Amino acid sequence: MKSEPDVWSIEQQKKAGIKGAPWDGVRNYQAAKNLKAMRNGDRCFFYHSNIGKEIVGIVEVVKEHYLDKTDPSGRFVAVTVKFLEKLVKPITLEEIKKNKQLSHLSLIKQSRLSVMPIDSKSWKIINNMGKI
DNA sequence: GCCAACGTTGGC
DNA sequence: GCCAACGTTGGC
Repeated sequence: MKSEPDVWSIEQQKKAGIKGAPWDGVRNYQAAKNLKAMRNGDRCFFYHSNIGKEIVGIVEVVKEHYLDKTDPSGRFVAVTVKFLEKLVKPITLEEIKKNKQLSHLSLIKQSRLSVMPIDSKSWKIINNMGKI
C-alpha cells in the first residue's frame, strides 16, 4: 500500500494505534479491486511514495472493505489497517529494482498503482532485507 | 520541474 | 464504441 508521507505516513499510522485508520481516498478501479481482495489479518507493506520511495513498515487489515466515506460518488471502497511494525531498515525502490527476483512486482511495473498484491515469496525476500 | 504512463471524459 | 484531449501519479 502506497502513500505520500506528507499526506499519510507510517508515523501517523503508528499514532492511530491498534484501532487502525481507514485507508481511503483510492480513486482507481484496479486499486479498489485489490482493496476488496483484502481479508482481516492480511499484512501489507507500507510504502512511502514520492518522498523516500521506500517500504517503511507493515500494517494489518482489521476491517474489510466498506464504502469510502470520502468518495461522494459512492463507487470506491476503503479498508481499515492498523500499524504493526516499522522495518529496522527501510527498503528503497532502488534496492527492490536491483533484485531480479522482485522485477515482476507491480511496484516496479505499474508505478501509478497505489494498492497492489504481492506474492509470499517476494514478501519474504523483502521482509528479510528489512531486518538486516 | 519535467515527462512517461496511464486513467478518465466527452464529442462524434 | 472510438479516440483525442485532458488530468493525475510518481519516478527521475
